[in-house]
Amino acid sequence: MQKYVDTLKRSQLFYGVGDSEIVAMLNCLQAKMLIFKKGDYIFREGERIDHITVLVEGKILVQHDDFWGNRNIVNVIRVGEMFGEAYVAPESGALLNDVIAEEDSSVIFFDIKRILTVCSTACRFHSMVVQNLFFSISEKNRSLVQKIGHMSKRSTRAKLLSYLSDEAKRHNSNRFTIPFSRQQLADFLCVDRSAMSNELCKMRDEGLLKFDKNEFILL
Amino acid sequence: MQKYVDTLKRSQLFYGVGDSEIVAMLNCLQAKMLIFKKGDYIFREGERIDHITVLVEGKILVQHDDFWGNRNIVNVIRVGEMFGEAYVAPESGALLNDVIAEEDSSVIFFDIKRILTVCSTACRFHSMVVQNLFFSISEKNRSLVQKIGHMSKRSTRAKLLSYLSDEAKRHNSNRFTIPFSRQQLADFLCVDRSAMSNELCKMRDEGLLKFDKNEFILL
DNA sequence: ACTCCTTTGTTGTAAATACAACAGACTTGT
DNA sequence: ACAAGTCTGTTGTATTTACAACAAAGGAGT
Repeated sequence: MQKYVDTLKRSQLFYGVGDSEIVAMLNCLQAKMLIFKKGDYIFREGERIDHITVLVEGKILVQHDDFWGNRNIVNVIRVGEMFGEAYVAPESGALLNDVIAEEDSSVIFFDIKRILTVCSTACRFHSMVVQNLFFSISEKNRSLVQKIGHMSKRSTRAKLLSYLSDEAKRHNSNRFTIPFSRQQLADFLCVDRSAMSNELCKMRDEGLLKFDKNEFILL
Repeated sequence: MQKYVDTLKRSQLFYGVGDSEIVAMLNCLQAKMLIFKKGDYIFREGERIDHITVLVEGKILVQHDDFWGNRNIVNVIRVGEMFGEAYVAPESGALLNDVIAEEDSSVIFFDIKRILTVCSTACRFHSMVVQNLFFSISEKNRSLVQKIGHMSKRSTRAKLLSYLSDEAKRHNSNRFTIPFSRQQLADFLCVDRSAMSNELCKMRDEGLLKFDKNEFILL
């Protein structure tokens, strides 16, 4: 776990906390690391959890498959981001989605009780971590609202434009790489892959954008 | 503001805090109440805020209109619930939606700095309020994920069934009242009102459900 | 270099949806 | 009680989407 202290320092949860404090807190919070292979389930829909997690290596998808076989990719978790904050409240109920390793991934687990309870020993940065937890979940909240904004558009083209222009804004550049394959992007925007592919190519032919694999340039 | 102490006691933010403590904290946190008429904007998209709000009377809609005139109702805020938690973090950026009074409403505003800063005087319940803030935003997070679950369904009928069965589960009853008019429900599920109305009546004729105004019974 | 497998683009068709237009029921205010 | 306005249900049509099936391109492993 020691090798990931640098990653943790740049994570949402430990933002503003120094190296030595992080090492101390890993102990104080009794953190545990687990390694998952691509395709492994980290959590399953319906599970109840009492740990929050920080991804220190790999990529994770939060997704849901209905019984018609349609997949809905709810969120992507990247290195330094968290998962589980929304499901550790006393009355939160069971997970609404599956959480799956999209690449080989390393995940650190923290017992929520230990984070919310002020520890008796001297963890100076404990309250900062609690505040970071709040800011982190509020950021996730906003990203869900943005996703809803994309999905709310009526046509496939409008959904694509909404998503792509948002990504451009997020990267402060009209040139950016998306974290999705075509099928995954379709599952994220909840549209048909072939129709989306078709629409993307039409938009390219009309000179609205260029793309190569997962790299897009808006014009 | 005093007349709403009972309401605040049952609110997300002050859950577990006693009457006298609430009165003390209204002072300590320098809370301010504003009254809005039906149709008034409480916040506008693009605004930056540093207060969280608790609704003590009325009903509020969080919504977004795009330039094709399509309205997307992102969330409903009912008495006792909050708005703004997701936008008071230092780097949160501007509001992504409009916040509008759907009925005449009374709203109490709290400066986020005063909530996150432990006060020098004796507010014993201050840390409980911070924890409530975290639980409250995590609940909102889950309700957004549920809404995404409804919207992700491909057909209007599947969207309706997803939403209605969720409401039934939430009310622990197959008979319940929804907080939306038909147009609002369509805006919430992001479908065409007439197509949705049509689908609802088909489902009624097939014996799947009954409804009268906003009251639904699933069969 | 070869095969196997995955991903992406392409096309046609059937099905679903958005849109417009309207009628009837219900509200609200005078 | 009346008029004006809103909400809901209904229908037809044009548009859009989902689905299936396939071809081409790219990658992984032998």
